[in-house]
Amino acid sequence: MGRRADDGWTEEGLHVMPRKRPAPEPATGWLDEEQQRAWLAYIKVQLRLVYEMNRQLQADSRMSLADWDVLTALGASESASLTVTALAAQIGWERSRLSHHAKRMAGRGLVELATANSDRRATEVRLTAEGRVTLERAAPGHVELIKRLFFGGVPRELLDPLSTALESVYANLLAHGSLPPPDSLYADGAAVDAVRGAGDGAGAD
Amino acid sequence: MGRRADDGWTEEGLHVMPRKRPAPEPATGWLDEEQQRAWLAYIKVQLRLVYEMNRQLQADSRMSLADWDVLTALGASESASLTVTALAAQIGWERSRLSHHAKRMAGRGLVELATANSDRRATEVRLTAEGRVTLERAAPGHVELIKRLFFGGVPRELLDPLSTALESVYANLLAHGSLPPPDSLYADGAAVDAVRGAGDGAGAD
DNA sequence: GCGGATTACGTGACATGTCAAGCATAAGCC
DNA sequence: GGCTTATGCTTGACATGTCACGTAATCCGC
Repeated sequence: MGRRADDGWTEEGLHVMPRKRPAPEPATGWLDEEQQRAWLAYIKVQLRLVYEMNRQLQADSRMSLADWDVLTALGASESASLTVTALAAQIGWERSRLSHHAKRMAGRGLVELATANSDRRATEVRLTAEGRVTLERAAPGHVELIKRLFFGGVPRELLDPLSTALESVYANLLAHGSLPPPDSLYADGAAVDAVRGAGDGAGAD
Repeated sequence: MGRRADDGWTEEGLHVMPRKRPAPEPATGWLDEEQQRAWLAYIKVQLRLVYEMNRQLQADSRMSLADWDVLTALGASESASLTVTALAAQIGWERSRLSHHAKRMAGRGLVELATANSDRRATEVRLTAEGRVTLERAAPGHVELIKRLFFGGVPRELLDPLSTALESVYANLLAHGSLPPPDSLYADGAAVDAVRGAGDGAGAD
């Protein structure tokens, strides 16, 4: 990771509306003032937060946000083991990406790969003892970071409106997003998701 | 580009709180319910949105979100030309990343690179005619996407609370984030930012 | 103006992600 | 059983990003 954004960001360049046009909102035009304000705030938080999370994980636990997502999902499963497809769906990745990444993590001893007994085609990604320890050691710090950086700035009374707003945005995304599968993963009701949650059972210092 | 997340996401695995512990909130513990709700919503929107933006830009204009950020920032500058450092600061990248990326974009004719006259050390990244056309053609669709996917789901009355909440989060991020520069960019008050804005002067359909 | 910081970049090696194929096992079907 | 299809992954080539370092142009005191 690495990146950096000093202390402030100018609004200039983020222009989500024309620099000239005074139009009130052509329906199919630019973002109006209220929208632009929300959009800028959203984008800035997003970029900064990803940077911070990556950095903290890297510094404290020598792992990337990607590693965290994988370990977290595995740690959450009962058997601490999931097939590539299931795990990929869980964290929203493409299988090939996970295939590559899992192999690297296996190289570092965080997980191990083995052909499944039930289905010889399937590969099980299993959390190793070392992987679990790593995860449990990293969890507290990550949760702490989120509480500090994200929630430290949200007034209690805005928490509910924030959730509500984001939830509607998400619902809308699901309803109107495109999403033709990159592969042909995720059958009908496949449970996708489970991502970047903060923390996992155990751990804590 | 490429990824996919079917229709829904399970909450399972996102676990931002322990699976057992009943603790009310150990101060240095896990996220409480309200926080977890907001966090899950935030993460899900973030992942999905990035996926959608990348996809739309790729499909409609053969460009990545990264290309968009670069073109957008250049398009916003008066001279349609910025030095590598300035541009990197604008969009929040590391200079080396921009260096690599700009070279590729130059290969595709979207920008051109030239040593600055004023400072022989500096390299100017300039928007080419083709680059501008590409940007202006892509802008409407991108803005449209954001209005549809993001704002299509936000009830008007929640827009202000949403902005306020995100702005406080951002302010908090600036105040408590780490951020030791990856390089030693950004002198003191350097205006950093300007990112992924949607749209640019001109364009429109 | 000379020598040592500083600043602005470019590079090379390597980590990560994406895409298009390819391979093996499983399922269906007759 | 033997074929055709579907499923589950892995690979290889290549696009992108990150890091550590190297080089050239400026700036600063003296």
